[in-house]
Amino acid sequence: MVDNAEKKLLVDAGKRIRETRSAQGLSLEQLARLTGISAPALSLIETGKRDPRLTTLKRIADALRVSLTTLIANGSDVVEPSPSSSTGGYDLGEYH
Amino acid sequence: MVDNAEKKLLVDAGKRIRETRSAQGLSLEQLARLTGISAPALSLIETGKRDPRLTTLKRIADALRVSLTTLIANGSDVVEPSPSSSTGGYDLGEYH
DNA sequence: GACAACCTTACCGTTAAAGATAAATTGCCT
DNA sequence: AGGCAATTTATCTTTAACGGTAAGGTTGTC
Repeated sequence: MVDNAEKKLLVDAGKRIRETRSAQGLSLEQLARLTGISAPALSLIETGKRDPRLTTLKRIADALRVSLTTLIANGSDVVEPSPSSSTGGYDLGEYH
Repeated sequence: MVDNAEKKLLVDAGKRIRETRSAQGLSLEQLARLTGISAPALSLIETGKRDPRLTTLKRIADALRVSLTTLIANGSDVVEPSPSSSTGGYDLGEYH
């Protein structure tokens, strides 16, 4: 399943999710309730052992109140800046 | 399958993929060869009828030589404020 | 009309994601 | 040490992604 580059993508995305979650003091159980995704499934995603679907990532991003791109952006990306919101860092609740 | 917001996410991502692909003059068959994803599967993804995995999106992004975030960054990354608390966080301090 | 190049849809088989549950594990306390 | 919360891992079931193939549906051009 999945080659090395893809593995790294999953591991990186998982790390970002975990960082975001723990920065908010949420447990897997709590995030599970917020997302409707089971805690074991979240654990697998955060440890890069599962290849989540797009809508699964979206539910996580929404629950953590970060953008989907925040969770999957790999440094090498120049995202065209959707104007007015740089998303350059942790967004602490500035929405327009 | 999938609620409305998620459906929109899939449709939007599909549109972006299709726009990018056709802007490069690629057919579904050609993109299928580049990505290793079958043309029928790509068709379903581009029309928002399938919920692709993260690594699937990555393969498409790579083949089209755009960033993953380009394909999924849209208006959907801003979640409504839901101003439930002054700290802006969930307060779930006391859970057992 | 017939043909061609796309794209879409439908079916089937394999594989994996995701829910549920339980068990094992780690870590963090007093 | 023990207990407790959090996380990981394992097993099972259901559902869906994905590839393959084949069949339909455009939209053209000759």
